[in-house]
Amino acid sequence: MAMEWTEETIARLRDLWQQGLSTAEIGRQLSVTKNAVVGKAHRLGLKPRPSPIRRAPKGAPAEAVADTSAPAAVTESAPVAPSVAKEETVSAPVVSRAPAPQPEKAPAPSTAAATVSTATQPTSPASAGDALTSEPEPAARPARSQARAPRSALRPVSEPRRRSSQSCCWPLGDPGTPGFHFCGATPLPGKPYCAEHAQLAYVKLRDRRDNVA
DNA sequence: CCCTGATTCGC
DNA sequence: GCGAATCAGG
Repeated sequence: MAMEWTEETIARLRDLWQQGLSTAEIGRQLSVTKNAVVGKAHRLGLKPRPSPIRRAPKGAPAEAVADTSAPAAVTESAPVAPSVAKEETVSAPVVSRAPAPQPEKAPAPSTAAATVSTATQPTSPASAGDALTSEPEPAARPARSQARAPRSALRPVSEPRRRSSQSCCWPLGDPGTPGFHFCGATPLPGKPYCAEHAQLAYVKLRDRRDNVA
């Protein structure tokens, strides 16, 4: 069969689409091809995104092609100022409580990391994945990334520059509910999170000077 | 070449 | 309805 396209998938498609993510990116996150994404989006009727091209079907008057330089990734972030890098009290993400507080089995991406070291292996907030029993964890994506790179096979060597995800894995919204999604912003090199969320995920060790020596 | 989205058309 | 194939611009 082709694809489920359940209410939830469609909801996620809509959401990601609205976030301005590229079709390919959405496809990766939804585990479908960009074609599927485009096709579905087209059928759904949503599609006011800037297109890189304007196909001239017939005698359509060539409209001015809007800018398409950077439609995807980070359209809303940027407010993150380095000045805050002092006491990351890491309160839950403004949008949800899923990521941060879960000391039970899922050490928060902040405090827990601090106890160990300079945050080498941060526990991803994706621990939410445990809670959401229906979402493909971000961790599942790397496999896709490799799989979806046919040309990579032609290259025996070459370092896959995208070791971690191409998009921030920080969960936003309530897992299991329509609208839930991962941040999707451009992550820091080697990190699964964007600059903004990396600050929440990685806590500096320097500030815990009141214990240990 | 890479990326992007758009459309077509067999299924 | 679905999405691979194909097209086409940056």
